[in-house]
Amino acid sequence: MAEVAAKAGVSSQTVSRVANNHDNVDETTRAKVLAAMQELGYRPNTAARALVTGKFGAIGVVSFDVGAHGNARTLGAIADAAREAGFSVNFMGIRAQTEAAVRQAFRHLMLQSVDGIVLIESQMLDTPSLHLPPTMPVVVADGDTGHQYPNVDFDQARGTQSVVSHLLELGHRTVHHVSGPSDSFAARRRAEAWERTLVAAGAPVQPTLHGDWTPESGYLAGRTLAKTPDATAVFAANDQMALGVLRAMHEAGRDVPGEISVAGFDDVPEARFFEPPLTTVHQDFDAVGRHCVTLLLEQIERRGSGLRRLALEPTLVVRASTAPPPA
Amino acid sequence: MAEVAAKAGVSSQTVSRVANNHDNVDETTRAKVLAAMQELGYRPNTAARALVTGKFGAIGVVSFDVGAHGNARTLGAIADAAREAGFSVNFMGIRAQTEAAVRQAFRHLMLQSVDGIVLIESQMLDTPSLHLPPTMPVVVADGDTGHQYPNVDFDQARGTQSVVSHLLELGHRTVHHVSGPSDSFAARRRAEAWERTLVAAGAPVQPTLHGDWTPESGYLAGRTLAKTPDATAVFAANDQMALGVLRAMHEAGRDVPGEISVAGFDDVPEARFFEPPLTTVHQDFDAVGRHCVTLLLEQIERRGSGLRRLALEPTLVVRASTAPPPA
DNA sequence: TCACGTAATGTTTTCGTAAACACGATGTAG
DNA sequence: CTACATCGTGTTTACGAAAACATTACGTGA
Repeated sequence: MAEVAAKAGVSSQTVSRVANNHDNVDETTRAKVLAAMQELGYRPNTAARALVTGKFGAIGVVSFDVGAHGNARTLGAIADAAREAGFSVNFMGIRAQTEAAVRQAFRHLMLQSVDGIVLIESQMLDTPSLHLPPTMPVVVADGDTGHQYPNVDFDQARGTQSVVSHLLELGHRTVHHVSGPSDSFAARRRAEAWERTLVAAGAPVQPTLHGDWTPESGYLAGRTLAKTPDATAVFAANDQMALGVLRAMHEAGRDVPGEISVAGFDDVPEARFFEPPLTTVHQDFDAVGRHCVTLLLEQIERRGSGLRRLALEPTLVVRASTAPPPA
Repeated sequence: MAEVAAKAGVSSQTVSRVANNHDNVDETTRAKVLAAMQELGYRPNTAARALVTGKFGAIGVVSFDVGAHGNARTLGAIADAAREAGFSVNFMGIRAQTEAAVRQAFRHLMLQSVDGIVLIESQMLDTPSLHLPPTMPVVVADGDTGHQYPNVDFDQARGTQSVVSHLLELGHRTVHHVSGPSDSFAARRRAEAWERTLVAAGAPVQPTLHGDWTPESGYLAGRTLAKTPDATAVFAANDQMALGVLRAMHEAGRDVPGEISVAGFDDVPEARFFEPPLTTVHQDFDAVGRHCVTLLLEQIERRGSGLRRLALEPTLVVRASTAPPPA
């Protein structure tokens, strides 16, 4: 910076003003400084800038299992939105949903100095020992709605209700459910909404089959369901498990949707190419990511907005895997 | 830091030594300092540390399309490995494979000050205008092998050869290919290896059907193949396109694998639950991510290793989607 | 016994930038 | 025509930590 200042024949402070786009610089001077910057290949030093401003121009993202389609998409959208806002993204993956892992991730991010944190798919927030400083802006995607942080998520209840109702309206007596892991809020809310919808419709509630989001777990549940004669409709809590159910049905020689209907949740890009194409609930993960960044930036810039919870509307996508029950 | 020093009755420099785990500190003093740190909730300031050391404790990851399973998994593994090494990950997603986008990403990372960069799935590196400073350590995953940077990738040729040979050995006269986008090196190498394998076996080479990694593109290619009477074996350059091919075959009433065999590449978690379960080539993305970090850290720490290119071995996974051709 | 190495700690300086403050030139209102 | 705001710019200082250098207290070998 000193070199640039010397070359342009101005003080370093003027260079700083040009670098930060302040408006109280004469156009002629600005041009000279910019030319000198160009020539010397000047790049401002983030560390020094962060040191003096206390801002880092970075947001932290803590996510579980980026291998999962939804999380990966959300992360991608966050990164895009952050870049557009001039922020970089400090990513931390977490393998285990343990308090220790989450705490370590937070500590790491605190050390790495970010201006705010987005947390994807976690239910560990209420643990008091997490010690997030109260001044640290946080937004939660796909998490508990019970805690104190702003939240962006899909309306899981509405989405679930739309699939389950769709199946009931087709004439199914009831709908079986293959749930996600019980430590996931999304999974819990989908299971609750499934049950509520059945009860509201006066349909009998069969015991839930517990999965863990993986196709394997859906396959195991599907094998059980294939042996259940009066099962005519299945709602799996995500598309991967629905795929496992489909596979189990094929192996058992049960026709989908002739004998049994199967529906999923997420609408992954592959869903419409499954055999048969899967009826599911579409979620716009890009929108989630964008909204997370918006809410986070509002907090960072202290424009405290009243908008603390955002529920996006998922939409039912009916394909060939659901049909009326056999006569 | 000054507060900690005061509380512990030592100088700030001693606090610094304790914080950095230097060994020339008396155990008694160290304990006092640690206690003071604990009590005051002291957290070292990364910005200040980076300013004085010139190191940032961060690596940048530039990736295309984190929605793609392989890229997401690689990113996750990089993040894990980086964290274990005490580095954080600065993630930049890129939508378009344009020179401008890549350059912007690099510039952003330079500004954000990282110690090194991992580039996933890019072929823009040879563009001279990218201006990466020669001192910036870079590792490329899944990219061109022709440029000057260390590289970690799967042996695409071996993997491809193993599937294509598998199909030929089953008795197919030749194998059709649904390729990935031509601006992807992985896609190009798979296409080249496919052709070489056919030529080496004396099998006729049919024109490639061009896809873009998406199931949609595989579906379109599949519709064409379904109308090609003498097509008995298809090798799709990834599993998603293979899924599209399967769908097209189902819709056309062509039995897989009875009439036509289909194979993919990647072995995504869903592949064994496709209908029929997909023969494909398994790739260990976690290993790629780990090795990227290893190579990058070697550069960062100036332990220049002779090991500049790493080719991991993919393995053929034979499932039910491939069989001998109809008699 | 004395010179000198060494371990533990303190003092000063440095990193690159932006904020705070200061200053002169110009414009403007009373 | 004078007092006073405003604009463009320069000077000084602060940010928090670590490197470089200084100092003290010991121990040890010739």
